[in-house]
Amino acid sequence: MAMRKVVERQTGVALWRQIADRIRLAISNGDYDATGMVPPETALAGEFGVNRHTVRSALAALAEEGLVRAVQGRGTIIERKERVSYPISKRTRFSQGLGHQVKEIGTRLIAHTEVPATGEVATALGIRPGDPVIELRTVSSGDGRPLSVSSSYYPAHRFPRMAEEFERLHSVTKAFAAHGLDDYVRASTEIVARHADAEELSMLQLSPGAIVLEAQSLNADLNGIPVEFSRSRFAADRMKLRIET
Amino acid sequence: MAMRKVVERQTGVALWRQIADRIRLAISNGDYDATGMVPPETALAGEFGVNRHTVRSALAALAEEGLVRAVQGRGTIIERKERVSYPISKRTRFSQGLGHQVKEIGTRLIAHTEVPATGEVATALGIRPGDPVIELRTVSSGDGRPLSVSSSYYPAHRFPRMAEEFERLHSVTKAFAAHGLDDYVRASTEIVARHADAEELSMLQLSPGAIVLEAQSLNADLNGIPVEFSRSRFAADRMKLRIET
DNA sequence: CTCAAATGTCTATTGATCTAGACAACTGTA
DNA sequence: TACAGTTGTCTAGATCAATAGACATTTGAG
Repeated sequence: MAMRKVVERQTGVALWRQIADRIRLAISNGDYDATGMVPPETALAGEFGVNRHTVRSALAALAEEGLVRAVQGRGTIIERKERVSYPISKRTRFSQGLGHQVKEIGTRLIAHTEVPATGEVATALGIRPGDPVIELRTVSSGDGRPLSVSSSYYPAHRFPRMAEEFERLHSVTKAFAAHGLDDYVRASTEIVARHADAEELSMLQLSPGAIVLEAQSLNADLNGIPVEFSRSRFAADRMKLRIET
Repeated sequence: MAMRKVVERQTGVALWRQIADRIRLAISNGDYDATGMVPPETALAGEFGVNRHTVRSALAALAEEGLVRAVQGRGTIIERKERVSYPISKRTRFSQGLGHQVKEIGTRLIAHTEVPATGEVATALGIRPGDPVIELRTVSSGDGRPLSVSSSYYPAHRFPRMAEEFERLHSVTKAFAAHGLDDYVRASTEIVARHADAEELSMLQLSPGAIVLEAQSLNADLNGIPVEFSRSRFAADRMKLRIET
């Protein structure tokens, strides 16, 4: 007998969205691997104790994400299930580690500005608020789907040509090298999870209500002097973070 | 001029809940530290481009969580702001590191069983599927609020008295010591974020639509032999994870 | 071909969410 | 005391979410 799976009402989260989340989780857990298909709409409606139309709304949302594809007469086919694993270690470089998981990786610079450091950035980089920093905003994608958006901050007095070098070399590591910094390590990372805001929704091509994993990390040179502070926001349903100690 | 903060409609997540999430985030970011109060309801309604009643629903939800308290005639006072920071490093022990952030920590054993290892657990622990493992399920709280639920798995042949020793000593480290294991280190951790399921909602006292951070971690002895595999789920709006490399 | 099983589409109705406006009640300051 | 600024409460209407039922369309198996 199928156990009745509880969904809650009047909580500000529509039933179809709660059900979409549950089905997405079941897919990534491999619950439907035997058939490669989601159970029929009527069966799901029974399990969750809701109308079939409500289940259809949930499946439509998952189809929109590209996770499933409904075929009339047959059923709803699972198109994709795993999350890409992103490594976090003392020497994380973005393009490494993803290599074997996605065929084609791209990091695109979408904006660069020189701005006065805000309190948070200044504290992290160990400079005074208002000191100039260079901000790079990038979007990274794997196989054509956006995986993360990042804002990175560099002390402008030490790395004045950061934006130009990054644009030319397409690599933070090489842009550092062009300024005479040959090595750097990750000093700390803090991770929180929250709902995506409107900008993140559009840049990561997420549907509203989606979750982002935000990692704030600080890189330092071998003397412990901070060289980069970055806030990366990952599409939580496409990525997992792997901590390597 | 206050920038218009966008919230999205027809997304399955009620506006009041999106706004509650945004205000919660602003509080934990310290955006309102100057006054210790949330901006007036009319100001928030303007910022988010919604009716004042919608903002009131959001604030009512935050008041229900104990995060703010409305006082007629004065405003809405912030009662509590920080997320507890949970350290992840080579030698993380739960009760350490939280020490100064919360006054009183409790870890409660809610169930223990000996079960055959499932594929995932067996792979992680380097044993055969079906080999006996001891599963401990615990809930940890800080200052009376649940922070995480965990399921931990130990090879039963090596640590046969894990449940009893943990119950007696209230510490995994000491229970390991009682089996003759004096030191162990964290080998790897994987982090994902997703919506909480029904069980997590009730055990962590979350409202539906809430987010959990799930960390799967593997601890090994000094020879690199796995001794513990655990899945911890943290209430994302109360915690951040801090990676120490 | 026939039929069962599955998804696709339509209409109608109910309850929850959001907007709009008005006014009451309370607080701190001038 | 008077007043500006704030939260509390009420009513009414518009829009969205969910239910209910009926029937069409497509697929695969017998």
